Parts: sequence; structure tokens; C-alpha cells
Amino acid sequence: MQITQATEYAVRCVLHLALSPAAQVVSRREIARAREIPGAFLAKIAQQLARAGILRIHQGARGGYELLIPARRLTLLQVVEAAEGVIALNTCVAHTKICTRTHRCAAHQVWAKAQRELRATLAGVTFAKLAASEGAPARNKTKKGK
Amino acid sequence: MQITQATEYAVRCVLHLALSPAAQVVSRREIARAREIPGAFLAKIAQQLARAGILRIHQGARGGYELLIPARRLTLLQVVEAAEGVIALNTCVAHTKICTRTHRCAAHQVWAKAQRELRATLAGVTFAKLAASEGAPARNKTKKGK
DNA sequence: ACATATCGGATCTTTTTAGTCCGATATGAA
DNA sequence: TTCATATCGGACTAAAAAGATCCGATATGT
Repeated sequence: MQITQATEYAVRCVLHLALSPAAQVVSRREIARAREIPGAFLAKIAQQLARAGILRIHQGARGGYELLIPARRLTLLQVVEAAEGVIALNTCVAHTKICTRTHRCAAHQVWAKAQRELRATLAGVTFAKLAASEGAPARNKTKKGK
Repeated sequence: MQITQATEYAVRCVLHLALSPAAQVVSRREIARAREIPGAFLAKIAQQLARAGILRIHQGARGGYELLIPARRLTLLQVVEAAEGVIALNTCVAHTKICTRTHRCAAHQVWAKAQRELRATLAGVTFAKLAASEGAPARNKTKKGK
């Protein structure tokens, strides 16, 4: 019932990229150091993010990671599900396929609803927003209109 | 990011009790058989539910489990957290204590919000409700007014 | 060509999950 | 008051997932 450490790292990594000048390649080493992520582990996580189309990996000298999706468009949900797989609170709501218990599982609807809400919440937060709240140390409410 | 099997079993067990005549003791064996739960495992889970005050365990001949909280009052959240521990999407929102990252963790607020919503959703569903939807096989929408 | 830097698969360790086992204990009934 | 029944509850085990690390292969800027 918790996100994994890898997901937490993925979020930190993408946030770091979102805070860097757009379309810039940032080395794994730098991200790992700045965000306190084990370097070798970050490499693995980045691969998943790359497969999901969230970032591009540049190999070779002066290589590193480049954010492919603009922070305004990139949601927390996308990153979480890239790292974690699609969110599913219970195995019975995991595969959209019909599970044999479905019809007699009273709680099924509830898991499904909770799952929808959770995904909606995460989908409602972009990395631009996160970056803003990180950039401005957020005294009390550093929010503008919306 | 998923509930455990133990939690799923706990829900099934309590639901079974909620569907039995009130204040009745139902044997572990019966519940295990009816709800497809490994008997020995159910014993462990029941202990947690008992510690949480959700049910009483009767030892000895003709022993078994008895629901202590009326189904109308008992929510899914109570059972889930009895089996799973308090829901926390991220370790940083787990202990209400201050984590060193909190102030620089932009996502913190989001996890906290998602967690609140999830708990609210589960708290909004009573076992009376679940029992009703199980009792009435729910054709399409067997819902009354609300 | 070569230093730099990531790839990506294999491997390892630790923790969690899922479940079993069994001597101890409690209880209803003969 | 004994005995069959039934759970207790802690110790134990197996399997899976999580969290990393390692390393030969590969790509690239200079």
C-alpha cells in the first residue's frame, strides 16, 4: 500500500530535470548527487522512464538524461506508473479483464473507485506545479490565482 | 501500491460475519471454506482484527469469531488498517513526525492529499453497504435513491 | 583512438508477504 | 472430570518483491 523507493527516486529525478533549463542533458551523476539517489539504481529507473517516453538517455561522453515531455504536460501519474506499473489497489482490479470473483466480490466497486480517485489526484499534478513549489520554498501559500 | 492478500482475506472474513445473523459466533473453518481463505492464515488475520476490537474470538468447542462492531458502524477503512497498518502512500507521510526532506519534498503535499482521499473513500463504505450489495446480486443498478 | 558515461542483463541481499506447524489453552458435552 | 473440539499465538519456512550493485558492451565527444 505504499509507493516503492524506486518511484520516489523517479519523481525526484524528473523533478530535477524539470528544474533544469529545458531540453538540457543532465548527467546521471549530477542528478544522483543532488537528489540523493544511488547512482547505479538511478540508471535502472531511468531506463524505465525512457521506455515510457518520459526522458531520453544520451550515452557516451557528456551523456545523461533529457526530459522529453514539457513539465507543464507531464503529470505525477505518468511518472509513478512508469516506475511502478499501472496503479491497482487490488489484484482483482488490476487486469481490466473479468476476474472470476468480480461478480461476487462486494468490495470490488470500492477498490475501483478508490483507484480512480488516486489516479485522478496524481494526474492533476504536473511537474511544472511541483517545480514551482520547490523553486519557491513555499512560505505559506505561494499560490497565484490558480 | 497494492493491498496485501491478508487484507483481502480480512475483508472477506468480516463481510462473511456481517452477512450472518448478528452477534453470532461463526467457526473459522466455515468462514475459511466459504470465503476460500487458508484456515491457518485466517487464524492469524483474525487475531489482528481481534486486537483492533473488530471481532471477538471464542476459543474451545463451538468456538469461532463474532463481530463486535455492528456492520452499519464498521467501515472498510477500519478493517483495512487493522490488517495493513495505517495507510501511508509514501514513507515521508507515514510517521506524522517531521521527515528531514519534508520541507524540500515538493511531492509531499500530493502524497498527503491522495492519502487523505483514499482513507476518506474507504471510510465512506460500511460493511452494511457491502453486505447489501453482496446479498442483492446487483443486476445492473440495484441502487435505490443514493 | 581514448576517456567518459550510459546500457542492460545478471547477480546479490534484505525485507515483506504468505502461509504452515505445533504445543498450549479454553470450552461444551458426555 | 474427561475428552473431543477448536482457537491461541509464537516460531518457523518459502517465495516473491524491493533495493541495490556489478560488469562487459556500447555509444560519443574531443
